[in-house]
Amino acid sequence: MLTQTAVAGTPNVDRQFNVTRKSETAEGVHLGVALGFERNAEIYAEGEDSGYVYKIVSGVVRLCKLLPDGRRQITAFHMPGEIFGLESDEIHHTSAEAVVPAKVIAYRWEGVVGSEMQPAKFVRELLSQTVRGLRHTQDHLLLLGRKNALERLAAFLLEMDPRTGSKHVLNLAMPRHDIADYLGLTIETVSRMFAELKDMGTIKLESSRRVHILDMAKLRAMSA
Amino acid sequence: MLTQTAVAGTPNVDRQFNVTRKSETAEGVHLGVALGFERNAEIYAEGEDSGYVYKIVSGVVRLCKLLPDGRRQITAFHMPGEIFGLESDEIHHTSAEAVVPAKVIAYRWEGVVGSEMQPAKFVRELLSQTVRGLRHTQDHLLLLGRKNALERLAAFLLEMDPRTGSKHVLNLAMPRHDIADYLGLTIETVSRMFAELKDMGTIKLESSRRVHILDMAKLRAMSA
DNA sequence: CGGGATATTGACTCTTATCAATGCCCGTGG
DNA sequence: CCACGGGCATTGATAAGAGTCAATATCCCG
Repeated sequence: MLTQTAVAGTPNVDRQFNVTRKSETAEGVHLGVALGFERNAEIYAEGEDSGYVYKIVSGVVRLCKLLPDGRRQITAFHMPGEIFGLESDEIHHTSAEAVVPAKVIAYRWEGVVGSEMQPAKFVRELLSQTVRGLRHTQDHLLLLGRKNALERLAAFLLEMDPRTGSKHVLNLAMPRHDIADYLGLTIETVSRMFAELKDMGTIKLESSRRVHILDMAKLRAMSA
Repeated sequence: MLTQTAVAGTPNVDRQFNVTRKSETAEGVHLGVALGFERNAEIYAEGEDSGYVYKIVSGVVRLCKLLPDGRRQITAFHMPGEIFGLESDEIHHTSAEAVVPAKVIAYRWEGVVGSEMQPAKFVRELLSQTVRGLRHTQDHLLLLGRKNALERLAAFLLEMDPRTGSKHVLNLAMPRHDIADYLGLTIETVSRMFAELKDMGTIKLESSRRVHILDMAKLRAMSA
Protein backbone atom coordinates (compact mmCIF):
# COMPACT_ATOMS: atom_id res chain seq x y z
CA MET A 1 0.00 0.00 0.00
CA LEU A 2 1.37 3.29 -1.05
CA THR A 3 0.16 6.48 0.56
CA GLN A 4 1.34 9.95 1.34
CA THR A 5 2.65 8.71 4.66
CA ALA A 6 4.30 5.58 3.38
CA VAL A 7 6.19 6.92 0.43
CA ALA A 8 9.70 6.20 1.62
CA GLY A 9 11.68 5.70 -1.54
CA THR A 10 9.14 7.50 -3.64
CA PRO A 11 10.72 10.11 -5.84
CA ASN A 12 10.74 13.70 -4.71
CA VAL A 13 7.61 13.68 -2.70
CA ASP A 14 8.69 16.85 -0.99
CA ARG A 15 8.95 18.75 -4.22
CA GLN A 16 5.62 17.82 -5.68
CA PHE A 17 2.17 19.14 -4.92
CA ASN A 18 0.04 16.05 -5.33
CA VAL A 19 0.41 12.31 -4.99
CA THR A 20 -2.12 9.74 -5.99
CA ARG A 21 -1.77 6.00 -6.06
CA LYS A 22 -2.40 4.99 -9.61
CA SER A 23 -2.20 1.29 -10.19
CA GLU A 24 -0.57 -1.79 -8.74
CA THR A 25 0.06 -5.16 -10.21
CA ALA A 26 1.19 -8.39 -8.66
CA GLU A 27 4.59 -8.10 -10.28
CA GLY A 28 5.06 -4.70 -8.78
CA VAL A 29 6.56 -3.42 -11.98
CA HIS A 30 3.78 -1.37 -13.40
CA LEU A 31 3.09 0.17 -10.11
CA GLY A 32 2.74 3.74 -11.17
CA VAL A 33 2.57 6.75 -8.89
CA ALA A 34 1.02 9.91 -10.26
CA LEU A 35 2.96 13.01 -9.32
CA GLY A 36 2.40 16.69 -9.92
CA PHE A 37 5.07 19.33 -10.15
CA GLU A 38 4.90 23.11 -10.10
CA ARG A 39 6.61 25.27 -12.67
CA ASN A 40 10.40 24.92 -12.28
CA ALA A 41 10.08 22.17 -9.68
CA GLU A 42 12.81 19.58 -9.81
CA ILE A 43 11.66 16.05 -10.57
CA TYR A 44 15.11 14.62 -9.97
CA ALA A 45 18.63 15.98 -9.81
CA GLU A 46 21.81 15.13 -11.66
CA GLY A 47 23.76 12.67 -9.54
CA GLU A 48 20.71 11.52 -7.59
CA ASP A 49 19.90 7.81 -7.29
CA SER A 50 17.62 6.66 -10.06
CA GLY A 51 15.06 3.93 -9.67
CA TYR A 52 12.04 5.24 -11.51
CA VAL A 53 11.16 6.03 -15.05
CA TYR A 54 8.62 8.76 -15.66
CA LYS A 55 5.88 9.05 -18.22
CA ILE A 56 4.42 12.48 -18.82
CA VAL A 57 0.67 12.88 -18.56
CA SER A 58 0.54 16.63 -19.04
CA GLY A 59 2.91 19.56 -19.06
CA VAL A 60 6.44 19.92 -20.34
CA VAL A 61 9.67 18.69 -18.78
CA ARG A 62 13.25 19.72 -19.51
CA LEU A 63 16.33 17.56 -19.00
CA CYS A 64 19.44 19.54 -18.05
CA LYS A 65 23.13 19.03 -17.62
CA LEU A 66 25.28 21.49 -15.71
CA LEU A 67 28.97 22.36 -15.66
CA PRO A 68 30.60 23.21 -12.32
CA ASP A 69 30.61 26.92 -13.18
CA GLY A 70 26.90 26.94 -13.90
CA ARG A 71 26.83 26.71 -17.66
CA ARG A 72 23.76 24.71 -18.56
CA GLN A 73 22.76 22.55 -21.50
CA ILE A 74 19.18 21.40 -21.93
CA THR A 75 19.33 18.06 -23.71
CA ALA A 76 15.63 17.65 -24.39
CA PHE A 77 12.14 18.94 -23.80
CA HIS A 78 9.66 16.16 -23.13
CA MET A 79 5.93 16.27 -23.85
CA PRO A 80 2.93 14.14 -22.80
CA GLY A 81 3.29 10.45 -23.60
CA GLU A 82 7.05 10.53 -23.52
CA ILE A 83 9.21 8.57 -21.08
CA PHE A 84 12.32 9.90 -19.41
CA GLY A 85 14.56 9.02 -16.50
CA LEU A 86 15.90 5.64 -17.62
CA GLU A 87 19.62 5.35 -16.91
CA SER A 88 22.34 2.84 -17.68
CA ASP A 89 23.36 2.74 -14.05
CA GLU A 90 21.87 3.68 -10.69
CA ILE A 91 22.46 7.41 -11.02
CA HIS A 92 20.68 10.15 -12.94
CA HIS A 93 23.01 11.84 -15.37
CA THR A 94 20.70 14.73 -16.09
CA SER A 95 18.31 16.65 -13.90
CA ALA A 96 14.63 16.85 -14.82
CA GLU A 97 12.45 19.91 -14.14
CA ALA A 98 8.93 20.96 -14.96
CA VAL A 99 8.88 23.80 -17.48
CA VAL A 100 5.19 24.34 -16.76
CA PRO A 101 3.06 22.56 -14.15
CA ALA A 102 3.35 18.90 -15.05
CA LYS A 103 1.75 15.60 -14.16
CA VAL A 104 3.85 12.49 -14.54
CA ILE A 105 3.57 8.84 -13.58
CA ALA A 106 6.61 7.34 -11.92
CA TYR A 107 7.22 3.62 -12.49
CA ARG A 108 9.50 1.66 -10.21
CA TRP A 109 12.19 0.36 -12.42
CA GLU A 110 13.94 -2.49 -10.51
CA GLY A 111 16.76 -2.91 -12.95
CA VAL A 112 14.93 -3.36 -16.19
CA VAL A 113 18.26 -3.65 -17.91
CA GLY A 114 19.88 -6.83 -16.74
CA SER A 115 16.87 -8.39 -15.09
CA GLU A 116 14.97 -11.28 -16.59
CA MET A 117 11.81 -10.45 -14.73
CA GLN A 118 10.52 -7.59 -16.80
CA PRO A 119 7.38 -7.84 -18.88
CA ALA A 120 8.49 -7.94 -22.50
CA LYS A 121 6.03 -5.26 -23.42
CA PHE A 122 7.44 -2.81 -20.91
CA VAL A 123 11.01 -3.48 -21.98
CA ARG A 124 10.08 -3.00 -25.60
CA GLU A 125 8.39 0.30 -24.93
CA LEU A 126 11.45 1.44 -23.06
CA LEU A 127 13.71 0.34 -25.89
CA SER A 128 11.53 2.04 -28.45
CA GLN A 129 11.45 5.33 -26.61
CA THR A 130 15.13 5.18 -25.81
CA VAL A 131 16.06 4.60 -29.44
CA ARG A 132 13.81 7.51 -30.37
CA GLY A 133 15.50 9.64 -27.74
CA LEU A 134 18.92 8.66 -29.03
CA ARG A 135 17.96 9.67 -32.54
CA HIS A 136 16.68 13.02 -31.36
CA THR A 137 19.84 13.62 -29.40
CA GLN A 138 21.99 12.79 -32.42
CA ASP A 139 20.02 15.26 -34.52
CA HIS A 140 20.61 17.82 -31.82
CA LEU A 141 24.35 17.12 -31.87
CA LEU A 142 24.38 18.14 -35.52
CA LEU A 143 22.56 21.32 -34.60
CA LEU A 144 24.93 22.22 -31.78
CA GLY A 145 28.08 21.19 -33.56
CA ARG A 146 27.47 22.56 -37.00
CA LYS A 147 24.55 24.98 -37.33
CA ASN A 148 24.68 28.75 -36.90
CA ALA A 149 22.36 30.72 -34.65
CA LEU A 150 19.69 31.39 -37.26
CA GLU A 151 19.61 27.78 -38.40
CA ARG A 152 19.32 26.64 -34.80
CA LEU A 153 16.33 28.81 -34.05
CA ALA A 154 14.63 27.85 -37.31
CA ALA A 155 15.15 24.17 -36.49
CA PHE A 156 13.82 24.74 -32.98
CA LEU A 157 10.61 26.31 -34.24
CA LEU A 158 10.14 23.46 -36.72
CA GLU A 159 10.65 20.96 -33.91
CA MET A 160 8.11 22.69 -31.70
CA ASP A 161 5.54 23.25 -34.43
CA PRO A 162 3.87 19.84 -34.38
CA ARG A 163 4.19 19.59 -30.61
CA THR A 164 2.53 22.78 -29.43
CA GLY A 165 -0.42 25.00 -30.20
CA SER A 166 -2.53 24.73 -33.30
CA LYS A 167 -1.46 24.67 -36.90
CA HIS A 168 1.54 26.96 -37.31
CA VAL A 169 0.78 28.93 -34.20
CA LEU A 170 3.31 27.97 -31.58
CA ASN A 171 2.59 28.33 -27.92
CA LEU A 172 6.05 28.04 -26.49
CA ALA A 173 6.05 26.66 -22.98
CA MET A 174 9.56 27.86 -22.17
CA PRO A 175 11.22 31.23 -21.68
CA ARG A 176 14.10 32.54 -23.79
CA HIS A 177 16.60 31.33 -21.27
CA ASP A 178 15.53 27.72 -21.77
CA ILE A 179 15.56 28.10 -25.54
CA ALA A 180 19.07 29.54 -25.34
CA ASP A 181 20.31 26.69 -23.15
CA TYR A 182 18.72 24.16 -25.48
CA LEU A 183 20.29 25.72 -28.58
CA GLY A 184 23.70 26.43 -27.06
CA LEU A 185 23.28 30.20 -27.44
CA THR A 186 22.69 33.22 -25.19
CA ILE A 187 19.26 34.75 -24.66
CA GLU A 188 20.43 37.87 -26.50
CA THR A 189 21.34 35.90 -29.59
CA VAL A 190 18.05 34.00 -29.46
CA SER A 191 16.25 37.32 -29.26
CA ARG A 192 18.18 38.71 -32.23
CA MET A 193 17.44 35.63 -34.30
CA PHE A 194 13.73 35.92 -33.50
CA ALA A 195 13.95 39.52 -34.70
CA GLU A 196 15.75 38.45 -37.85
CA LEU A 197 13.16 35.80 -38.70
CA LYS A 198 10.49 38.40 -38.09
CA ASP A 199 12.23 40.95 -40.35
CA MET A 200 12.48 38.34 -43.08
CA GLY A 201 8.74 37.79 -42.85
CA THR A 202 9.15 34.17 -41.84
CA ILE A 203 7.42 34.46 -38.50
CA LYS A 204 5.21 36.86 -36.57
CA LEU A 205 5.59 37.40 -32.83
CA GLU A 206 2.20 37.78 -31.22
CA SER A 207 4.01 37.83 -27.89
CA SER A 208 7.36 36.43 -26.87
CA ARG A 209 5.72 33.06 -26.22
CA ARG A 210 3.27 33.01 -29.14
CA VAL A 211 4.87 32.63 -32.53
CA HIS A 212 3.10 32.42 -35.88
CA ILE A 213 4.93 30.67 -38.67
CA LEU A 214 4.15 32.64 -41.81
CA ASP A 215 6.42 30.90 -44.28
CA MET A 216 6.96 27.25 -43.52
CA ALA A 217 9.00 26.57 -46.64
CA LYS A 218 11.40 29.41 -45.96
CA LEU A 219 11.78 28.28 -42.36
CA ARG A 220 12.58 24.77 -43.51
CA ALA A 221 15.12 25.99 -46.05
CA MET A 222 16.67 28.12 -43.36
CA SER A 223 17.06 25.31 -40.82
CA ALA A 224 19.88 24.11 -43.09
CA MET B 1 21.98 -20.72 -46.21
CA LEU B 2 23.91 -17.56 -46.55
CA THR B 3 26.88 -17.38 -48.88
CA GLN B 4 28.79 -14.85 -50.87
CA THR B 5 26.55 -15.53 -53.84
CA ALA B 6 23.30 -15.50 -51.92
CA VAL B 7 23.69 -12.34 -49.94
CA ALA B 8 20.84 -10.35 -51.40
CA GLY B 9 19.75 -8.18 -48.57
CA THR B 10 23.04 -8.49 -46.80
CA PRO B 11 24.44 -5.13 -45.84
CA ASN B 12 27.02 -3.53 -48.07
CA VAL B 13 28.64 -6.62 -49.41
CA ASP B 14 30.07 -4.60 -52.26
CA ARG B 15 31.89 -2.25 -49.93
CA GLN B 16 33.52 -4.80 -47.72
CA PHE B 17 36.55 -6.96 -48.31
CA ASN B 18 35.59 -10.14 -46.55
CA VAL B 19 32.42 -12.02 -45.73
CA THR B 20 32.15 -15.06 -43.55
CA ARG B 21 29.07 -16.79 -42.33
CA LYS B 22 29.29 -16.72 -38.59
CA SER B 23 26.43 -18.49 -36.90
CA GLU B 24 22.86 -19.42 -37.48
CA THR B 25 20.14 -20.35 -35.05
CA ALA B 26 16.71 -21.77 -35.60
CA GLU B 27 15.08 -18.46 -34.75
CA GLY B 28 17.13 -16.72 -37.34
CA VAL B 29 17.71 -13.83 -35.01
CA HIS B 30 21.23 -14.38 -33.91
CA LEU B 31 22.28 -15.12 -37.38
CA GLY B 32 25.40 -13.04 -37.49
CA VAL B 33 27.41 -12.22 -40.58
CA ALA B 34 31.02 -11.23 -40.09
CA LEU B 35 32.01 -8.35 -42.30
CA GLY B 36 35.27 -6.55 -42.88
CA PHE B 37 35.68 -2.97 -43.97
CA GLU B 38 38.68 -1.03 -45.23
CA ARG B 39 39.68 2.31 -43.83
CA ASN B 40 36.99 4.89 -44.68
CA ALA B 41 34.66 2.28 -46.14
CA GLU B 42 30.99 2.98 -45.61
CA ILE B 43 29.14 0.39 -43.54
CA TYR B 44 25.80 2.02 -44.19
CA ALA B 45 24.62 5.42 -45.38
CA GLU B 46 22.29 7.99 -43.86
CA GLY B 47 18.83 7.42 -45.33
CA GLU B 48 19.55 3.81 -46.26
CA ASP B 49 17.16 1.05 -45.18
CA SER B 50 18.16 -0.42 -41.88
CA GLY B 51 17.60 -4.02 -40.91
CA TYR B 52 20.81 -4.99 -39.16
CA VAL B 53 22.53 -4.05 -35.99
CA TYR B 54 26.31 -4.29 -35.91
CA LYS B 55 28.66 -5.38 -33.19
CA ILE B 56 32.28 -4.40 -33.53
CA VAL B 57 34.88 -7.13 -33.31
CA SER B 58 37.91 -5.01 -34.09
CA GLY B 59 38.67 -1.56 -35.42
CA VAL B 60 36.97 1.77 -34.91
CA VAL B 61 33.75 3.03 -36.47
CA ARG B 62 32.43 6.59 -36.72
CA LEU B 63 28.77 7.58 -36.97
CA CYS B 64 28.19 10.73 -39.03
CA LYS B 65 25.42 13.13 -39.86
CA LEU B 66 25.66 15.50 -42.80
CA LEU B 67 24.02 18.77 -43.75
CA PRO B 68 23.10 19.37 -47.39
CA ASP B 69 26.07 21.71 -47.84
CA GLY B 70 28.53 19.13 -46.56
CA ARG B 71 29.01 20.21 -42.97
CA ARG B 72 29.54 17.06 -40.96
CA GLN B 73 29.00 16.08 -37.36
CA ILE B 74 30.42 12.85 -36.00
CA THR B 75 28.05 11.70 -33.26
CA ALA B 76 30.17 8.87 -31.89
CA PHE B 77 33.24 6.72 -32.29
CA HIS B 78 32.56 3.07 -31.59
CA MET B 79 35.07 0.52 -30.36
CA PRO B 80 35.14 -3.30 -30.15
CA GLY B 81 32.21 -4.80 -28.24
CA GLU B 82 29.92 -1.89 -28.93
CA ILE B 83 26.69 -2.14 -30.90
CA PHE B 84 25.50 0.41 -33.40
CA GLY B 85 22.94 0.66 -36.18
CA LEU B 86 19.70 0.21 -34.23
CA GLU B 87 17.04 2.64 -35.41
CA SER B 88 13.56 3.58 -34.29
CA ASP B 89 12.24 3.12 -37.80
CA GLU B 90 13.34 1.39 -40.97
CA ILE B 91 15.88 4.00 -42.01
CA HIS B 92 19.40 4.79 -40.85
CA HIS B 93 19.63 8.33 -39.54
CA THR B 94 23.40 8.39 -39.44
CA SER B 95 26.01 6.89 -41.72
CA ALA B 96 28.61 4.50 -40.36
CA GLU B 97 32.16 4.30 -41.64
CA ALA B 98 35.31 2.47 -40.66
CA VAL B 99 37.93 4.83 -39.24
CA VAL B 100 40.52 2.08 -39.51
CA PRO B 101 40.06 -1.40 -41.00
CA ALA B 102 37.23 -2.91 -38.99
CA LYS B 103 35.57 -6.26 -38.47
CA VAL B 104 31.93 -6.25 -37.43
CA ILE B 105 29.18 -8.80 -37.06
CA ALA B 106 25.85 -7.85 -38.60
CA TYR B 107 22.74 -9.24 -36.93
CA ARG B 108 19.45 -9.35 -38.76
CA TRP B 109 17.13 -7.30 -36.71
CA GLU B 110 13.55 -8.12 -37.82
CA GLY B 111 11.89 -5.37 -35.88
CA VAL B 112 13.23 -6.00 -32.42
CA VAL B 113 11.21 -3.03 -31.27
CA GLY B 114 7.58 -3.98 -31.53
CA SER B 115 8.02 -7.68 -32.09
CA GLU B 116 7.24 -10.25 -29.43
CA MET B 117 9.54 -12.81 -30.94
CA GLN B 118 12.87 -11.55 -29.77
CA PRO B 119 14.95 -13.37 -27.23
CA ALA B 120 14.74 -11.35 -24.03
CA LYS B 121 18.48 -11.45 -23.62
CA PHE B 122 19.07 -9.84 -26.99
CA VAL B 123 16.50 -7.13 -26.37
CA ARG B 124 18.03 -6.37 -23.00
CA GLU B 125 21.51 -6.08 -24.45
CA LEU B 126 20.17 -3.70 -27.06
CA LEU B 127 18.39 -1.64 -24.42
CA SER B 128 21.46 -1.54 -22.25
CA GLN B 129 23.73 -0.38 -25.06
CA THR B 130 21.17 2.10 -26.33
CA VAL B 131 20.76 3.69 -22.92
CA ARG B 132 24.53 3.87 -22.65
CA GLY B 133 24.67 5.48 -26.09
CA LEU B 134 22.00 7.98 -25.11
CA ARG B 135 23.96 8.96 -22.04
CA HIS B 136 27.12 9.44 -24.04
CA THR B 137 25.29 11.55 -26.58
CA GLN B 138 23.80 13.73 -23.84
CA ASP B 139 27.26 14.29 -22.39
CA HIS B 140 28.40 15.25 -25.84
CA LEU B 141 25.56 17.75 -26.18
CA LEU B 142 26.92 19.55 -23.14
CA LEU B 143 30.34 19.59 -24.74
CA LEU B 144 29.09 20.97 -28.06
CA GLY B 145 26.63 23.41 -26.58
CA ARG B 146 28.63 24.87 -23.73
CA LYS B 147 32.35 24.06 -23.76
CA ASN B 148 35.08 26.08 -25.43
CA ALA B 149 37.66 24.65 -27.80
CA LEU B 150 40.28 23.85 -25.17
CA GLU B 151 37.74 22.17 -22.89
CA ARG B 152 36.46 20.12 -25.81
CA LEU B 153 39.86 18.79 -26.75
CA ALA B 154 40.72 18.04 -23.12
CA ALA B 155 37.45 16.12 -22.74
CA PHE B 156 38.13 14.26 -25.97
CA LEU B 157 41.55 13.10 -24.81
CA LEU B 158 40.08 11.98 -21.48
CA GLU B 159 37.37 10.06 -23.33
CA MET B 160 39.92 8.33 -25.55
CA ASP B 161 42.40 7.59 -22.79
CA PRO B 162 40.83 4.41 -21.42
CA ARG B 163 39.82 3.28 -24.89
CA THR B 164 43.09 3.37 -26.78
CA GLY B 165 46.75 2.62 -26.31
CA SER B 166 48.37 1.88 -23.00
CA LYS B 167 48.28 3.85 -19.81
CA HIS B 168 48.21 7.54 -20.69
CA VAL B 169 49.67 7.03 -24.12
CA LEU B 170 46.91 7.55 -26.64
CA ASN B 171 47.04 5.97 -30.04
CA LEU B 172 44.42 8.00 -31.83
CA ALA B 173 42.79 6.06 -34.63
CA MET B 174 41.38 9.14 -36.35
CA PRO B 175 42.85 12.11 -38.22
CA ARG B 176 42.42 15.74 -37.16
CA HIS B 177 39.50 16.15 -39.51
CA ASP B 178 37.50 13.51 -37.65
CA ILE B 179 38.40 14.98 -34.28
CA ALA B 180 37.26 18.38 -35.52
CA ASP B 181 33.95 17.03 -36.80
CA TYR B 182 33.41 15.19 -33.54
CA LEU B 183 34.14 18.28 -31.43
CA GLY B 184 32.28 20.78 -33.62
CA LEU B 185 35.51 22.65 -34.48
CA THR B 186 37.81 23.12 -37.47
CA ILE B 187 41.02 21.19 -37.93
CA GLU B 188 42.98 24.42 -37.46
CA THR B 189 41.42 25.05 -34.06
CA VAL B 190 42.00 21.45 -33.03
CA SER B 191 45.63 21.84 -34.03
CA ARG B 192 45.99 25.05 -32.05
CA MET B 193 44.42 23.49 -28.97
CA PHE B 194 46.84 20.53 -29.21
CA ALA B 195 49.63 23.09 -29.34
CA GLU B 196 48.21 24.94 -26.36
CA LEU B 197 47.95 21.76 -24.25
CA LYS B 198 51.50 20.97 -25.26
CA ASP B 199 52.74 24.45 -24.29
CA MET B 200 51.04 24.11 -20.93
CA GLY B 201 52.91 20.88 -20.34
CA THR B 202 49.71 18.86 -20.13
CA ILE B 203 50.47 16.56 -23.05
CA LYS B 204 53.36 15.56 -25.27
CA LEU B 205 52.91 14.92 -28.98
CA GLU B 206 55.04 12.00 -30.06
CA SER B 207 53.41 12.31 -33.46
CA SER B 208 50.06 13.77 -34.49
CA ARG B 209 48.41 10.43 -33.69
CA ARG B 210 50.39 9.49 -30.59
CA VAL B 211 49.67 11.63 -27.56
CA HIS B 212 51.17 11.27 -24.10
CA ILE B 213 49.15 12.62 -21.22
CA LEU B 214 51.66 14.18 -18.83
CA ASP B 215 49.32 15.76 -16.31
CA MET B 216 46.07 13.91 -15.91
CA ALA B 217 44.79 16.13 -13.10
CA LYS B 218 45.36 19.30 -15.08
CA LEU B 219 43.65 17.78 -18.10
CA ARG B 220 40.65 16.84 -16.01
CA ALA B 221 40.43 20.28 -14.46
CA MET B 222 40.64 21.75 -17.93
CA SER B 223 37.83 19.69 -19.41
CA ALA B 224 35.47 21.79 -17.28
C1' DC C 1 64.22 10.35 -52.52
C1' DG C 2 59.96 12.34 -53.94
C1' DG C 3 55.15 13.42 -53.60
C1' DG C 4 50.51 13.51 -51.76
C1' DA C 5 47.94 13.66 -47.86
C1' DT C 6 47.79 15.41 -43.35
C1' DA C 7 49.00 18.76 -39.92
C1' DT C 8 50.71 23.19 -38.19
C1' DT C 9 51.14 28.08 -38.00
C1' DG C 10 50.06 32.92 -39.14
C1' DA C 11 47.17 36.99 -40.47
C1' DC C 12 42.82 38.53 -40.67
C1' DT C 13 37.53 38.21 -40.49
C1' DC C 14 33.19 37.23 -38.72
C1' DT C 15 29.87 35.36 -35.67
C1' DT C 16 28.37 35.22 -31.29
C1' DA C 17 29.24 36.51 -26.37
C1' DT C 18 29.39 40.07 -23.11
C1' DC C 19 28.07 44.16 -20.86
C1' DA C 20 24.75 47.64 -20.37
C1' DA C 21 20.57 50.21 -21.12
C1' DT C 22 15.82 50.20 -22.16
C1' DG C 23 11.33 48.30 -22.94
C1' DC C 24 7.42 45.36 -22.10
C1' DC C 25 4.12 42.54 -19.73
C1' DC C 26 1.53 41.33 -15.88
C1' DG C 27 0.23 41.04 -11.20
C1' DT C 28 -0.29 43.65 -6.97
C1' DG C 29 -1.69 47.14 -4.11
C1' DG C 30 -2.83 51.85 -3.30
C1' DC D 1 -8.34 52.16 -12.30
C1' DC D 2 -3.88 53.38 -12.49
C1' DA D 3 0.92 53.35 -10.66
C1' DC D 4 4.53 50.58 -9.28
C1' DG D 5 7.68 46.79 -9.37
C1' DG D 6 9.82 42.59 -10.83
C1' DG D 7 10.82 39.31 -14.13
C1' DC D 8 11.55 38.66 -18.83
C1' DA D 9 12.75 40.25 -23.41
C1' DT D 10 14.78 43.36 -26.74
C1' DT D 11 18.28 46.31 -28.57
C1' DG D 12 22.86 48.50 -28.89
C1' DA D 13 28.00 48.87 -28.53
C1' DT D 14 32.04 46.41 -28.03
C1' DA D 15 35.07 42.32 -27.30
C1' DA D 16 36.53 37.72 -27.63
C1' DG D 17 36.80 33.23 -29.57
C1' DA D 18 36.73 30.44 -33.36
C1' DG D 19 36.55 30.38 -38.50
C1' DT D 20 38.66 31.34 -42.94
C1' DC D 21 42.25 31.76 -46.13
C1' DA D 22 46.87 30.99 -47.15
C1' DA D 23 51.56 29.56 -46.52
C1' DT D 24 54.66 26.13 -44.90
C1' DA D 25 55.92 21.83 -42.51
C1' DT D 26 55.76 17.00 -41.56
C1' DC D 27 54.71 12.33 -42.19
C1' DC D 28 54.07 8.25 -44.61
C1' DC D 29 54.38 5.28 -48.56
C1' DG D 30 55.94 3.96 -52.69
